[in-house]
Amino acid sequence: MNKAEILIIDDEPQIRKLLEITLESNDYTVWQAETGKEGIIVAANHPPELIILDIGLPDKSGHEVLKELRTWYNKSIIILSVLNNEKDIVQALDNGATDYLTKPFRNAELLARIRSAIRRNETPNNENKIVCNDLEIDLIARTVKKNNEILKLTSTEYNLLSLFAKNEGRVLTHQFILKEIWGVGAQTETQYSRVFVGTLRKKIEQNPNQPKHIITESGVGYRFE
Amino acid sequence: MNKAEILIIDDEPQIRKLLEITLESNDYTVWQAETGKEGIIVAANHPPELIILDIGLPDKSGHEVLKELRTWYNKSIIILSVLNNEKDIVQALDNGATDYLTKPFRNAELLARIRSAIRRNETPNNENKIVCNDLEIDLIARTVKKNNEILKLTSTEYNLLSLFAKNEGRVLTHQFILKEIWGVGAQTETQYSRVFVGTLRKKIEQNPNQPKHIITESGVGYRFE
DNA sequence: CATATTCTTTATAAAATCTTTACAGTCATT
DNA sequence: AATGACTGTAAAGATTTTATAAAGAATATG
Repeated sequence: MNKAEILIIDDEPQIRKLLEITLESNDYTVWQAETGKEGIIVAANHPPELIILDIGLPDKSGHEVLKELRTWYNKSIIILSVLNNEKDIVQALDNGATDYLTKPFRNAELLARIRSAIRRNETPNNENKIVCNDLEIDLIARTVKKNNEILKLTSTEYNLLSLFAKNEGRVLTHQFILKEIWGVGAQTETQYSRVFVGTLRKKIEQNPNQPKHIITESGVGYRFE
Repeated sequence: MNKAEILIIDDEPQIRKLLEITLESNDYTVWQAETGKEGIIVAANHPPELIILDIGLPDKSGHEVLKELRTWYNKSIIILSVLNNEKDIVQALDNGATDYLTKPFRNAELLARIRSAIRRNETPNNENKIVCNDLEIDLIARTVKKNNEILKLTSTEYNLLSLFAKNEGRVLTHQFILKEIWGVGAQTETQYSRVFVGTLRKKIEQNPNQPKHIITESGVGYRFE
């Protein structure tokens, strides 16, 4: 389900083991490093969704590791520490830590803070595109390109096309299409979809007489390829 | 220096006063609300950079306020609570809280967590200038140049144009535009955006009758190219 | 306080889109 | 080949959406 990757940088084996068990049982993929140096190398070779960084490391202070990571790593870093020391907390947060938790920590809280931190990684312009040969449907931008040129579609045409695209390869019945686009009251108006499939084909097909994208399934509905 | 706006939603006057003094002496502008309802209204009319929300409010649970805010408010929300209760913490974080602090809190830590939360509001692609063919929008200076000549735009015109520019290539719905520029209370006033798109086109388009920058997506909204 | 500027609101014409009707073509079955 | 159910296309109205001007309200400016 999740499979987000998390890197643990901590020198205490028992903490690593505890985190590993907790995180893996919550469907995260766990990477581990014992020292700051090793952590930076692992993170560089395989940038994870989230780093859990212990502040008390043997080779160099966690603060230094944090600073070094932050020169290039933009995603979330949660600090773990035995120190409930205000100065440390402030320093870590000001160096770009996403959150600061003191040991011993509560499992459910840690998991919730991890979810929150990962949620924040997601950029708002998360690309969500459907590509089909010459057609490219951008569900976020609400645009459709044919051979890299933006097509001018009306609102209903776009809605219909995106419904098709989201169900690529599947036969959509007239009833289903009418219900999704025109609402439950329009399920008998099969003419609607005919008209709009017609205008769509004119716009998206190379040859509207031999449609390659919107295929007629006679007696049933249409299928998008 | 800062002048970022923070909204405090808390029913205890002494906490509000304490926060007000702390925050204002750190160059934040502080807004206050005593109840959840009032807080939502203030936030809607004047979206702040950050909301500090007490979980124990007289009129409705802070959890409900949080959920309601999160239907449209994307920036950071820090929860304050006397409850150091794991269930509450998990619930708040999973409902979209950015952070959860228990009272009594330490001032320097709160300030550091506020800085961290505000820092994360900033989008990663916070470029200062947006260039589009003949148009150049300077988001810091709040100026717009067309063929290297500064255009005289009103405040609302500029806000609208920069909203478009920040979402280049994406269809923005009327609702979204109205919410962003005029606030959540104006989402039915589609005429506002029409009027201002009209004045903007007169200023930025080579030929306002055949707009190349602000494209109408009939029935949906506009798209900036 | 007067003036200028900007914003909001209303009115209306124009444009775009949607719905509906009409009819012709297709295909399987008899 | 005739029938009938299904499909495709064009086009006329109906409706919705948009553009623009302009008047009144609010706000800023000196």
